[in-house]
Amino acid sequence: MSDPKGKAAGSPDGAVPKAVVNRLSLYLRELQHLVRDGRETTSSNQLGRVLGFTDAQVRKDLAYFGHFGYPGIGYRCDELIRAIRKILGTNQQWPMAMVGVGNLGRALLGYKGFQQQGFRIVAAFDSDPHKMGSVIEGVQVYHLDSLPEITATNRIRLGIIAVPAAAAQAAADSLVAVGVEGILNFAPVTIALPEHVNLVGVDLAIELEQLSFAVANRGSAKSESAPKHSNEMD
Amino acid sequence: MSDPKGKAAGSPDGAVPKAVVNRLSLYLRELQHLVRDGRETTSSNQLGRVLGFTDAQVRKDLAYFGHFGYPGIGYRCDELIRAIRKILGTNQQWPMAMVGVGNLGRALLGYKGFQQQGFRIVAAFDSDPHKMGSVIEGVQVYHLDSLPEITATNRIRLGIIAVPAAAAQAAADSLVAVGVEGILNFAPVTIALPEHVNLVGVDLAIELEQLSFAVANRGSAKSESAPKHSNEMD
DNA sequence: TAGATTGTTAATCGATTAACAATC
DNA sequence: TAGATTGTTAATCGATTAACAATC
Repeated sequence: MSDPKGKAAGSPDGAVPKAVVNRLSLYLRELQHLVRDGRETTSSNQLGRVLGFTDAQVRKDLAYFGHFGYPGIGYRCDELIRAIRKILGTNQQWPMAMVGVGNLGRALLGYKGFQQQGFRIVAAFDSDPHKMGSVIEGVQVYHLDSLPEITATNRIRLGIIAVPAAAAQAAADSLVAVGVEGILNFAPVTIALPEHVNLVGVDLAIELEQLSFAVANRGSAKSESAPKHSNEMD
Repeated sequence: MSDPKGKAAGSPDGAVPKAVVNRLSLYLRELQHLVRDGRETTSSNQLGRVLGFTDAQVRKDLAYFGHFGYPGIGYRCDELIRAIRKILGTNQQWPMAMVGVGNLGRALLGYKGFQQQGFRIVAAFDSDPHKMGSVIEGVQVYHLDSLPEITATNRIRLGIIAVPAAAAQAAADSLVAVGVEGILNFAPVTIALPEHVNLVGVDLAIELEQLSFAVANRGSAKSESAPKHSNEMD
């Protein structure tokens, strides 16, 4: 059921480029749409065409992790979804801590897309006394002092930073101190972390700058992947 | 003043890789922090060290666009900031339209980081009659029917999509129809656009998946750039 | 001058693509 | 069987890095 053809999933032989992992997420998202549309199988060609990649790239990406397809047939959507979720680690639930409950933080507390992929914000933290003790979008807001206790009892391994830039490094340090292993940072600032803690940064202004560059310099930017359409710039 | 050494900025000879433009934004952000800290000059070495790149990469990236440094000295922060802003197109104001005023849309309407870099959301659109006509974070919410008029009178060239996945393609089509040239899409779905319209996609669940992969497969992911720290994964 | 640092070239490294035997 | 599509290898392409003359 979980290993349809007896191949191991999620145990890459060597190092996996970040770009590959990112495309894996795109394949997963696309597969979930295909299933919702009633499709049973797909192919590297179809997947690539929709996302703007070559079929060879799709197959190569998947080959990092195992053999998931059937020659002559393609890929069974439900099987490939299960395999990719296992690889990405989203076949399990990830309880998370949110630091910073401003505009953006509140929006993220209510964002449905997280839960659908296995992520759940179980506690929020803020230094504003007015917010402490309140419940926002069903999530309790605590003082940062409670971080050690809450992370321990909830086995929290991932954190989100949505504080102002000036407070981001301190927030990261607090998360690291309680053993958090991965941080999604929305503050527009470079954060320094120990080697063993993973960081993904999302700077919304920077995303817009990529767009203004492309629009202001029409055609002088090298299209890195997608022909007509794309998502998540790679 | 704007061209300190008589070199052209923002006119790359050939095609510029997307990754280069992304790093340009990181350099800009770092330079702005340096200036705030009172630094007058910096070097490719310092810039690279903080961001986790080699000094050669920093110099090569900048060399796509001109000569901005002084041998033996380095880069004057204020000059380089001006040059990069010109390259990215953020030396001008970008009025924008926001489609979708849910949780995320509202948060983005109030996000200060946009304005600081020259982006301003001047109008929002939603299909919910309860929201139409209201003013959120100082931004008027209109019916989509008003899109052509509002984009024309405000010379809007960039749009943000923050609607549910199922409505995203239609929202994109509407923006394209009124001549928008660049779209920042937050809906977790692949969007198809004509060649000439630029797209940047931000899928928050996918960002978290990159993190869960790294945490669940500790050490088997190839660190693409930064050694100890980094941001905006490239 | 000596020291520092740029811009750029050539070498290296890594990622993408084309092609094809194996398979269903 | 013929047709389709995989997994994988080798070839191509592109991006990063090291090295260094030129410059301040």
